Order: sequence, then structure tokens, then C-alpha cells
Amino acid sequence: MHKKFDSKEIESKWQALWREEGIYTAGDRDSAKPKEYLLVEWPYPSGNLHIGHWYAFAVPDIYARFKRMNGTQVLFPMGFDAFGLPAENAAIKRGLDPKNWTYENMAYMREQLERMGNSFAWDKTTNSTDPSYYKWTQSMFTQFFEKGLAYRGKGIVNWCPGCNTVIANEQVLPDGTCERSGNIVEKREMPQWMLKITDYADRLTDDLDALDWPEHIKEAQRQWIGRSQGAKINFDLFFTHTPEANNNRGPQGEKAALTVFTTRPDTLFGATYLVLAPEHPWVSLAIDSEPTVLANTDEVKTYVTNAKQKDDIERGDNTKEKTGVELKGVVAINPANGEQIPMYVADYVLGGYGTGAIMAVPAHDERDHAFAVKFNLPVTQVIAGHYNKRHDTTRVRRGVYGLIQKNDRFLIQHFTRDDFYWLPGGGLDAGETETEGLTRELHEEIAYIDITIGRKLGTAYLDTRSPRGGDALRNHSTVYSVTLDSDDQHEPALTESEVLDNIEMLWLTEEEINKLQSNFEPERLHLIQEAIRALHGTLKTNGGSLVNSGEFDGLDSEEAMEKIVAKVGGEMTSTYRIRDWSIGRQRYWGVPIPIVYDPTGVAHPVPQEHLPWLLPEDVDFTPTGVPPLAKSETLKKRTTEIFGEGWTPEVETMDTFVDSSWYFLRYLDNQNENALASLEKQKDWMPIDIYFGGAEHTTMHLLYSRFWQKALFDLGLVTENEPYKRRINRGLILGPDGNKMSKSKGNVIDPDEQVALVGSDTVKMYLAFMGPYEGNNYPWDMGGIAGLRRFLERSYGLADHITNTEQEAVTRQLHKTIKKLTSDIPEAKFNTAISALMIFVNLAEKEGITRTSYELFAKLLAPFAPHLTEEIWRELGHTTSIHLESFPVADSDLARDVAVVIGVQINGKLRGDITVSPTASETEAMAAVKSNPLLASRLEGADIKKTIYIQGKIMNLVIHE
RNA sequence: GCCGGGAUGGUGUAAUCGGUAGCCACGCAAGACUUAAAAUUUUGUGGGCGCAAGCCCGUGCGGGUUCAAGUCCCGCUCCCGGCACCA
Repeated sequence: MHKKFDSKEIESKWQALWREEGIYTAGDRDSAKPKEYLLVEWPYPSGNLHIGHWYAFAVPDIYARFKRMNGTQVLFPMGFDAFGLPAENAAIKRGLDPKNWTYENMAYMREQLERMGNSFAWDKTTNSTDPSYYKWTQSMFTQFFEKGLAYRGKGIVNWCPGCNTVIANEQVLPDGTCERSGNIVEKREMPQWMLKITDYADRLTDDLDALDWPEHIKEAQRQWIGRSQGAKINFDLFFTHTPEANNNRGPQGEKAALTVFTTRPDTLFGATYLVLAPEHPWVSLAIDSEPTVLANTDEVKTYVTNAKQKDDIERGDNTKEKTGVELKGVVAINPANGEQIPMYVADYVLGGYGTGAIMAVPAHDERDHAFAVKFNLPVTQVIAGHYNKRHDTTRVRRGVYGLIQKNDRFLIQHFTRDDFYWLPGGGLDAGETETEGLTRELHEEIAYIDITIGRKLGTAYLDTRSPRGGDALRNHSTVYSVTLDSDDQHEPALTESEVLDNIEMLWLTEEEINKLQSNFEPERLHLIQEAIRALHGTLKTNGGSLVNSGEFDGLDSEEAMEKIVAKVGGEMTSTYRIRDWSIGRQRYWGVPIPIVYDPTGVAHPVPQEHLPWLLPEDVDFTPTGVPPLAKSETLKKRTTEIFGEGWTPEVETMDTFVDSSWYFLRYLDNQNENALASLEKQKDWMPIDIYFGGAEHTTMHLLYSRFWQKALFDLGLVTENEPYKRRINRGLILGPDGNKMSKSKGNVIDPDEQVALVGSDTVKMYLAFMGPYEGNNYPWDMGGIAGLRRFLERSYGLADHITNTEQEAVTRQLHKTIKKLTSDIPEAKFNTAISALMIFVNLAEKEGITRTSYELFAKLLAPFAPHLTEEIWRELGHTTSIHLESFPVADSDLARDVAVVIGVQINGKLRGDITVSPTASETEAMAAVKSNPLLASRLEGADIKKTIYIQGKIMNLVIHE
């Protein structure tokens, strides 16, 4: 019978002692030890710990404790992100003071956190609402302001009617709702406090490469920042409706011109019209100009008005038909060839991206092509080869393969729907499927890629002087130029008949290729597969070359870019999807923006000596859309007293993401009154070695705080350019029904209840055992947690199985377990580590265990079950904490097996197994096979052609039967 | 559409420099203990055939490479996450 495991009693007893002895106090840096800074996301003090908090904090504690026992000085702090709307909303609803509400919650939650039994360094704690904290938030803000990094900008902002405040782009979900309240976000035009995160877009993208983060997070940030490299090119305008407008020069005497942004300057010769976004300032100027420069002002005006009323979702629907209106009476001059091209306003061009104006190249852009077809605009192909750069990051998959075979060579090409629009036919015949249409087209005229046995020999491409001349192509007047080797030596061009005469052509659909795979003899099939693979590699790197581009004809598209930009006086540049971070909030419970306005309305930062710029308390914070701080008399009075009559305070507060952008720095030096954190303390601890957190922060907190750190770095206030070396994203704990926990679904698991039921150690181990910590979501399973409780009871009960001597197998298993834990825990593979502990207990319970081994086992279990192991440790007669002990080191001899069971395969099929030493020779292993009657009988009279023996793994015999 | 990550028993998962697929746990079934139930405990548990020894099949689907494939290669399907008329 196992010993009674009174988790409640054990937990409160040892928690009190740990607190009393301060064994988790971080104190000062001890340079004799290596350091590890482990960070978990500080919680919002909502008033109650939920199971997600447990998953977020209790499981990383295993890692922290393991590291500590391994002689590392660990910093594992905890604090509260305590500003924010819930406090204010609770205050409004129940007539409370947000500050009291927040501080009571923090006190209660700290108790709950202590009952978790984590090894937090409470001596380093901080919270964002403490004036000694937000003094520094404000100080950094004013320094950003002085550097021009914080500014009051005008623009269209996201207004959340639920929160009664502006929110940042990152806080708007893809469906257009608010990340906090779920309300549909409105667009409003108003002045806004912004941080210039766009200035750091390049560094935020480039520096990701060196971080030890999961690739999907890095990639999500890259996409969010959305850098695209290209060029800005000016197009001069020419007025035909009001020719006198051509004489109007700008302030510098410049002609009227429009700047477009393009990622494909190499296709400039193919730009056959220009498109402006409805929001483009030139459009409003043209509408309002006197005398009017447009021949169809009213039509344009109507279109623009309608377009602006459409919401983002409607405009973002790229499946709908393109709309637009020509700007009659003005044309643009293509700077490459001097041609006059028409101009349009259309809502498929976005005002907020690039320059809000594009050059349309319908031959090489799907959207431009769709628009050109609808408005009957010319399509000029300027890149030869089927390959469309727009899709350069991807490999084509769907579509049609063409396979050309000549002796041992295969010529294979693969086409997709995107190739249609410049193919001579340009579309499908009636009743034809896509595949049929492509096949038909490709039978007639095509580009070739020459592949042989997995090696790229060279490329060939379709070279036509008459890209729109579908008829000419149909009549087989195409000239194929063929490059025969990878050194790009151009062979004399072959005529089409030369090519066709020498090659046996097979045009295959995907289906047929698949069929081929089953019918071809293996050797040839292999060749085809290699060829297809090489083809894909080729497609990825081969951008095609220029045609119909004057002096640039024949140039590779990649190298043509800069040359064409140089010729037309453009500028190579990048644009970004990311917008500046809007941080002003029209609410009360936040950090006051430390800005005052002089009597003329100019903004000035509040000087350092007046920080913290305290949040006033005489405020009615009923949300009306008017910032509550505007109603504070004391704030007004304070401003007047310090700065003089006529000066007024800024009345907005900061987004709480600002508070959490630097909290990890304050932990390091939470008492410092002269700096946010001293550089010495930062050198001691930064960067953060592991940041454990949730997926929801990928493009918000994680991006903001990286930006903040870089901005501080440039100010010389921090020692590191990147805050987080490694990031581990955990998943979600779902309700027992597999759904996200929510009160309305009634599937919420209360951790306090669970702890009362089975104990803190059990809850923690259950959460760690469910599966890999990184990534997955797991439903709560009542049976599962009972299993962990049983395991701990049996671990405790091992005390009843103590013997004077133990079987060698037990000792060996113990050392194997040490080895397994030592490699699994650093990789955050807590589930397999626990599984190893279970295997050991299963064995030890059956076979008996010595007291020495039991002590070692207790230490192994200590990071996972800190309370129970402390109890076991003390019962074994120790007077100091087990958590001050060192983690056991595996004896490499004992951790190795003396004998292993390995499988024996005959002709690749498992037919039995043998027990041999892991270092047994092939002769020894063969002897073992022979002594196995079943295996021996199978080998009787057989001719062993080949023996494959891998020590400790497998024996495979190939025989003639 | 593009990018990133996945798919293994009834369930969560384990095993990837290719080497006995299913460790550990849950669940389930049968037995022991009990008046009974719970708890505990023993045994079994991928599917099929067989009294058994054993045999056949099996890691989303179709192929391939290899003595040997969950793992590598080619093609596909579905699921999760991110982005999306971003020029």
C-alpha cells in the first residue's frame, strides 16, 4: 500500500519554508556561474489565474529548476502588465477605482502564483502601473519624441466602438474586428500618436535570420513587415484636354509627374497604362483643379466617392471583377520608350501601399491582365520564357507537363494557368477544361528546358518578336533559341523545325505523368523524376530574359532591373506593408503620454525632472470618446503651474503594448531610480536566453518589443540589439470537449479546483506530459491527470520498496533515466522526460531500490514535482532543501546496455530477434542467429548472398530461397 | 493563391545522421479484492487469419530509391497557423 500523499499539507508546508529561506531569491549576479535568463510573459491581473497561466508558467519552471540544479544562475522573474481596459471597465460597471481593483487583483494573483510553487525570483518583480516603472516608460517616450521616432501624425485610424478608443493595425483581426472586444473596427480620420516602427522595418526583418526562433514565427513577422524590393519610377504627364496645363510648372520648375512603385522595373517596356488608387492625392487635385484637367471629372468623382465608401473587406475581394475609370484628358509618358499611355483610377490599387500608383504590365501581372482584358488595353510581352517573376518564390505544381524525349534525354516543361495570359491563344476554347486548353496550346508553341539525368544542361526559351501576334505563333513562325549548357554559351539559334525534327515529343498531363510513374521501368522513371526535380530548380532561378525592350533585349530579367531603372532616372528602393505603430488611446487606465502643448499648440516633451508624469485621479472615465484625462482639473492645474498659463496637457494614454515592450529590462534592476536598468545589470543578464510564450503575440508584442529594444539600442540605453535569443511558443489548453475554454461553453477547468483535488505537482506534471510543449493544443483529460497523480503516489510509495541491494538492471535504468532527462529537458521535451521517469518507477517498484538510488531518483523528479520531492528528501533525513542539490550526472558505463535485443530480417522481412552485446561482432551475431532454432531453420540450405549487420540495431540477411 | 507546420492504434503521443513502428499514459476488456461500488491490483489491448507455433496487412493517398522507408525522393489529398488585389 502506498503512503498517503497529502498534497495540500505538503505544499503549504514547503512553500512557507522556501519563502522564509528565500531559496529562489535571485539577488546579484554571481559571475562564477553561467547565467540563464528565462522569461515568461507577464500576466494581466484579471483577478484569477486560469489554466493557461499554469501552462505558461508551471511548465517552464521545470526548465528553470533543472538549470539551477545544474549549476546555472537562473533569473526567472514574474510581474504584472497591469494597465489596460478591463480595470477601467470593471470600475465603470461596479463604481470602483481602477487602481484599487488592479492592486487587489495583483495581490490575490500573487498568492495564487505562490501556491503554484514556482521558483520565481519575486525580489525582481515589477508592474507597469507603478509610477517608478512608468516614469521610465515616459522617459523613453520623450527621448523617442526628441529623436523624431514618436510623432503626432494625421491619418486614418482604427476606431473600436467597443473600447471607445483608437487601436493599432496589429490589434485588428483579419476579419476586421477588434482583437480585444470583437467589435467591428471603424475607420476614422484623426490625429494620432505614432511610433516610427517603419524606420526599423529593414532591421526587424534582417535580424530575424540570426534568431533561434521557430521558423513560422520569423516568417509571420517577415510577412507582417512585408518588405518588397523594387524601384520608384517617375512618369511625366501630358495634358490633352487642357493643353495649357502642360505649361504649369511646380515650385522647382518641374513638370507634372507621377511616381509609381514597382517590383518589376525590368518590365517597364511592357507598361501600357498607369493606375492610381482612389485615395491618391493627385486624383483629388485633378478633380478639384480649376480649370479642370480631366475630360470626365464627374465620372471620376463618382467612382472615387463610391470606392472610398467600400470597406476593406469588400475592396480586398480579389475574386470580384475589376472596376475603374479612365482619367480622360491626361496621359502618362512611359519613360522607357516615350510612348503615351492612358491613366486610370481603380480600386485594385491601394492608397496605403507603395506610392499609391502603379505602372500596369498586363503581360506579366495577373491583376493588370484582368483589368486590361476588361478595358481592352494593349498587352505587351517583354519577358521571354514562360516564367512569371511574380511567382518567383514558389514552384509551380498544378498544370501540364510537357515531356520531350530523345534517346537518354528528357525535355520537360510544366505550365500553369498563369501562363495562359500571354500564350498566343490567350484562353480556352468553348467547353475545354484548363488542362485540355493548356495541352492544346502547348502542343503548338512552347519553351523548352533541357534536362539530362538530374543535371541542368541549360535552358531554352521561347523567343518571339511578336508577342501579341498569336496568329504568327500559330503559324509556327516561332524561333527557338537554345542555350545548350549552363555556362550560358549561346548556340546558334535553331529553327523550330530543327528542334521538332530531332525530338520525339510527348505532351503529358499530370495524370499521365503519374501513370508513367507506374508503367515505366524503374530506371527510366528515376530519370524522369530527377528531371522534374531539376526542372523545378531551374524554374526557381531562371527569370527569363527581355524582349521588346529596345537596347535591353536579351538581358536576363534580373540584371535588367537596375539598368532600366538607371536609364529612366528611377530609384531602387523598398516598400513595406507594415504601418507605423499607433499608440495613443482615448482611455484612462494607462501611462499618460508625457507631452504638453504650448499656447500656440506646439507639442513639447515633459522634462525628465517632472517624470513620472502622474496619472491624475480626479477623473470621470465614463467612455464617451472624449479622453477622460481631458476632464481632469488637477492635470490642467499641474500643467499650468509647471509650464505657465495657456499650456495644456496631452490627454491620451499609451497602448499597453508599450508597457510590455521593455518589462524584461526592468526586472534586472527594479529599484533603480536613475535609469530604466543599468548597463552593468544588462550586461549581466541580457539577452533573454529563452522567452516562453503564446502564439497570439507573434506580430504584436514580439514585434513591438523588438522594435523598442532596437530604438533603445540606438539611444545607447541598452546593451543588446535583440532582446530574445530563443523563443518557445506553447499551444493552448482546450476544454475536455476539445473546444477553446469559455464560460459560455461551460468547459472551463479551474486550476485552483484541480490543485485542491490532486495537488500542484500533479497539475504541473500533467500539463508537461500531454505532449511536446512547443506548438500543439491539447484538450484537458480528467483521466489523464489521474494517471499523473497515480504516478506521484507510486513515486512516493517507492520508499516502501527500499532494499539493501538492488538489481543491476535497476541501477542501469536509473542512469539511463538521468541521461534521458539531461538531453530532453533542455529541448523542452518534458513529455518524454516524464515518460522515462515512469519507466523507472515501474521497474523499481517491481524490483526494489536502494536508498542511494531513491535519493538520486528524488533529485531527478525534483524539477517536476518540487513539493513532493522536498517531502521525500526530508523524510530521508536531510535538513536542507532538495532544490539546492545538484542534478545527478549519468555514469556513462551504467547508462549503456550490456545486452540488446536486435531484430533479424531475412530478405527485408522481420523473422525474429537475437540478444547480443551492443558491441558484438558480426561473427558473434551470426552465431546467435544460428542458435535461434526458428531463424536457423529458415536459413537451412539457403545461400546467404549478403549480410548487413549494424551493431546494436539490426541484422539483415539476403538469401536465395 | 502564396508562405510556414502537420497527418502514426479508440485518445494524447513515442520512435527521424533510414535499422524490430506503437514507448509512456489515458480509455477499453477480463480477472482478484469487496455484500456492492469506488480505490487498488493482475493480465490483455494496431487490424486480420490461426487451437497453437506462426503467417499476412499496417504510419493520409499514388509511385520510387534501398538489403532495409513513419523517416529519403517525385506527385497528390486533407488539416492547422500566417499573409493576401501589397504592384
